[in-house]
Amino acid sequence: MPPLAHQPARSNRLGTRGQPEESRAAILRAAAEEFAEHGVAGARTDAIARQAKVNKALLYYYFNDKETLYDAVLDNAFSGLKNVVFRVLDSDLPSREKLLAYVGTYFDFIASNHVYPRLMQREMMRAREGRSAHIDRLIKNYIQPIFVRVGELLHRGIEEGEFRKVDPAHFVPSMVAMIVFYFSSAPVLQRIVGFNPLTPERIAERRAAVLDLISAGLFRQDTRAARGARS
Amino acid sequence: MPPLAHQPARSNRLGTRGQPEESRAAILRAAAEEFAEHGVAGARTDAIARQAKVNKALLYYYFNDKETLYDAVLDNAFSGLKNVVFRVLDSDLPSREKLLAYVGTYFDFIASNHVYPRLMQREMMRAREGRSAHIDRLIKNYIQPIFVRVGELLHRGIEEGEFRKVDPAHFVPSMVAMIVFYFSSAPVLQRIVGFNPLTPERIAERRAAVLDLISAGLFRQDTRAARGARS
DNA sequence: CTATCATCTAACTAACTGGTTAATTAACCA
DNA sequence: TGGTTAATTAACCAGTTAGTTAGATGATAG
Repeated sequence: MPPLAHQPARSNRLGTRGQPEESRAAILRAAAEEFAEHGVAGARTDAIARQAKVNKALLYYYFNDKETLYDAVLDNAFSGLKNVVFRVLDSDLPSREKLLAYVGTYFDFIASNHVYPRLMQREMMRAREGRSAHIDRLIKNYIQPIFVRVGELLHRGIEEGEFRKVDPAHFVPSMVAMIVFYFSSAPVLQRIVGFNPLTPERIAERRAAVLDLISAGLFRQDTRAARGARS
Repeated sequence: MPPLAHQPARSNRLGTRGQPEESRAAILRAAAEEFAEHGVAGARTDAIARQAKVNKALLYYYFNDKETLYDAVLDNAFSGLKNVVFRVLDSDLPSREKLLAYVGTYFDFIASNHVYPRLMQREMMRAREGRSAHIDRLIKNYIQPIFVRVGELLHRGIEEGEFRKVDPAHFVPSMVAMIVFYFSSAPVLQRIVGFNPLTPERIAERRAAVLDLISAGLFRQDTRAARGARS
């Protein structure tokens, strides 16, 4: 995909030779939304085509079938997450700061596009059904690497006496849960608490709450370094 | 649905061929599994009928349509949760103990049948799409009452100085997240950590980890009562 | 012993949905 | 200029699926 910034070529209408990259991107965007909203089974290819303003056959021209299109959507999402998160994990912050930065970055990524949490949550549950190679690929390429690195970070913090002795195999999923669950269950939450959980203010509130709970639940308070948890 | 606890299959009054209550129950059981596995859209009525060993038309005899059947399944699940959880919330334990008992009970219920977490997680995400009255009913009847009571419990604990000053609107979802997410994402988790997260030992481990994190994140440590978190 | 009613089924249909095909349009190139 | 190819579409098809129907079955009341 060459970075052609072509604004000219007023393809006033849908010609035949329009802008391939844009069509492709439009399909991906529409598909992400549709998959996030209805799941793979519930997603309608016609609906994706309509929303992308493209003929349905074009989906099958760029992607072979529904499943492949879904794959592409997931790759998009998870690779984005991995990128931002690894930038933090590769830095050389001290344990506490790095852990908080990791959580904050994870949170911000999920919050940046409400399609992500819904997509992830759905994918988490899908692993049992279609145990096609595609889920394993996702895990191997994106999820597991992150998990391993955060696990190491936790171990280091524990050794340093900065963190309480927690089991990473449980603590990591707990962190993910607090972040992803909030967004994926936002519609229900809205009806329970009465307000919209997805306004910027509420999201900021949530961010603080998550960081606070993790700090309180993970950091030792009797250690030399007595700095409060701040991000 | 009258609370008839009849094990004596001798359906004395039910005069017909076969056993109606058992068929009905079989359908509900099969449907719960199918819905949990594939979601409403992905669930196949034929598959439900086959698994319940009844004719498909019988689904429509007892329940009017797929959606109604789904409703019944959800009612079953959520009312069960509400029952066990309220038994704890209605007790007169001190704040800390009650909170831990609540979490433990919630956890045990979810862990008792792996259909529950998957069902709940799915339902959480469904609220936006079909905003039919049935989701509102679920929330009003089961989810919100629990939420309100736990919120009150948190407020009380905070006032008493037993709990840190947390926002119930965020803390309650966090607790749910840690419990439900673990089970609903078990298939993925299994491939990440390498072991089966649903063995009794691992579940017990998870239970302890959740209680520990919540204790450490919620309880004040400088208060008079210095008992360790035990359930 | 028969009419009744709840229970249950085989067979069917109408609508939908993923995926295909053949044709069309424009850019590029030789 | 004309052929090759990438991009795009309208129309279509075959398989699937939720839901229906017309009737069977048998326990029970009368």
